Amino acid sequence: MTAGELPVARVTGTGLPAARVTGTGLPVARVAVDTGLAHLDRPFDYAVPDGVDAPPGCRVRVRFAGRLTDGYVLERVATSEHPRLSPLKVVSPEVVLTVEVARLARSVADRYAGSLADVLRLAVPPRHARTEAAPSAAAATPPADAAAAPGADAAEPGAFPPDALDAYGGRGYLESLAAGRSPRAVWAALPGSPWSAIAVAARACVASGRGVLVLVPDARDVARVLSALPEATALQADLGPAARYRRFLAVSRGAARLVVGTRAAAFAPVRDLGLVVVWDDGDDLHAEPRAPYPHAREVALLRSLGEGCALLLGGHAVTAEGASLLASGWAHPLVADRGAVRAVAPRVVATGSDAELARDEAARFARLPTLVWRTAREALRSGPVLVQVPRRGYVPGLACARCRTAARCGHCGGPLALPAAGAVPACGWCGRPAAGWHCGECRSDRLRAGAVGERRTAEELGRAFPGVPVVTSGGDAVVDEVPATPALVVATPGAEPIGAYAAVVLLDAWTLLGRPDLRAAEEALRRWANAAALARPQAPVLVVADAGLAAVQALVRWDPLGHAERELAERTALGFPPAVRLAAVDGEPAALQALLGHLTLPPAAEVLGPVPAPVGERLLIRTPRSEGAALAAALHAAAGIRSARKEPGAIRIQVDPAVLG
DNA sequence: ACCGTGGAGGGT
DNA sequence: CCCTCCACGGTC
Repeated sequence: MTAGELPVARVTGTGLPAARVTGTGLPVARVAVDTGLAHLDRPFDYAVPDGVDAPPGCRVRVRFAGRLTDGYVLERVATSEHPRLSPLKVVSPEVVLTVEVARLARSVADRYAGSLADVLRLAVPPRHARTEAAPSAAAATPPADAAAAPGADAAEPGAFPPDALDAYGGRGYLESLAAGRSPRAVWAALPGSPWSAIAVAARACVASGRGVLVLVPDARDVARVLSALPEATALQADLGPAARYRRFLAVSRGAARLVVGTRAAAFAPVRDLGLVVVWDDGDDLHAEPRAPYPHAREVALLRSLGEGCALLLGGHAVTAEGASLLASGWAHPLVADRGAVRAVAPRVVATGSDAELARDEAARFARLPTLVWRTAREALRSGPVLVQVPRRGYVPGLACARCRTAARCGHCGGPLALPAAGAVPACGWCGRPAAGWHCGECRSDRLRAGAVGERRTAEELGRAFPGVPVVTSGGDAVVDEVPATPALVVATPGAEPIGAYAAVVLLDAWTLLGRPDLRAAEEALRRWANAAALARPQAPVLVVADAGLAAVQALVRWDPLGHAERELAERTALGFPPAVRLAAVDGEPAALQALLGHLTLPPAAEVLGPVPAPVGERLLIRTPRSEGAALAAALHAAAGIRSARKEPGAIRIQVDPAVLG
């Protein structure tokens, strides 16, 4: 069996005795051993001692190359090719790795040029023995009963709540889910809360007797889904070991079949999974930072393919990846018509081409164009005003007062910043005070604010609107919700409190658009759209940016799908994902050269670089998508040769990396 | 990390 | 001709 293979899934729920279905009585266990070595990424056979309960999916300890190593039983078989098998020890007969998740993990590893063991570390939480032994969560909570779930009556065709997905032509989607089919859609959500529509889709699927998985970027969104869908079980990373394992067991034991969570929950062993919802797939929190760096959207896609479940990929913005799924016809669009958009979208106005700002005295000294000022004053009569500021802190970036070059720390080269009002300028990285600073370009010793953060903005606004309460939300002080009363709410992207805003102001747009990343425009629009979505219908939204920019126009017209299609066309022309498959390989030059030497690339592959990387250098390898699997297999095989030969130096392989530098 | 294998080299 | 040591590759 090669690395790419896994035992064929056995049909469960057949009514056959467990031993027939799982092979529990067979003497040989095929084990996924956590060796950490790329060339050993395949199952190994072990003997199951007589009378030992070692069902597929349980944790085991096995002797591997002389040491005790962790692993999972993948399947039980009658015989082994291998002449002498060592016996395995069962850690616990609890099944924590279902056949479906084992196959999913294998396909994620194959997609991302990684090892099964690496993916399993992401997929299965650490064991907590007391929790496992405790009276079963499964016994305490009866299995989710579709008929008892609130909103289950929505499964009757034509009986969905009127506001569900009708604005998007989504009635057919819901009926299809409720009827047990598996439709796939990309949903361009209108402004306003998306959670009730997600809840309706989830319940439609539950009504068909299947499980549901809802994936959101962070714990705040988990809480918001839970308030719309209180019968769901939450799985987020910040739970702590015992709670995390308890809920995981509730899912794996089939007690919880409606799951909401953050990216690691993409692997949750939901029984008979019918639907995966991914909300705001452009948020980089969906990208796993540990090897092999899978993205929750891609895991969801692989699940949809492997388990035949439905997919709902939604957001106020649409990614180029979403547009690509539509372009290929693999998913259907759930998009509102222009009439519905006009009814609920805010009135977005771009203010602040460079020429406009140059003429505007108010903008020059206070960073606020006159129109922003007037709009905020007007809106504050009827409710809160949201001000989005891309940078955290007080003054996170100082610059030379004469030539505007960014000021750098003399010690470590980090950016000089003002940590608070009246504070001494100091390095934002090493914290050393910037005593005796002078500009490296022009020798001036005077500093000015380069980038302004949310706290300084709050201070400026507080002075500009005396008597109006100012709320700041960002960094580690995030406010969840604000009342509908007048207030200035200054927030960094992603930290905006929920609220019914009378106006939304998007400041310093240049900061987002100027980032040296191919996804900068898509990401800027996503952040603006998420803030603008909190505005009341037809409330003013001001974006301080040049109206000629495509991302700004897309916001003004509230046309996220159009922008995503344009992004996709651009990436296709430039040869970047999702139009192609792209691998980034980072490492020291010698290690990269060695890897290249072992690499047998598919025919149409193209090697770019090396270019400088955070660590050493970076090679980019590009193939058509049709050769994506071959590219990943080639990279994994080359990494295997390196690990087998114990070649020195570390390399990092990222397939379709989240950041396209 | 450990262990088995096999080739080289030097001793019987 | 045999024994030992070390390097290398596989690891069930």
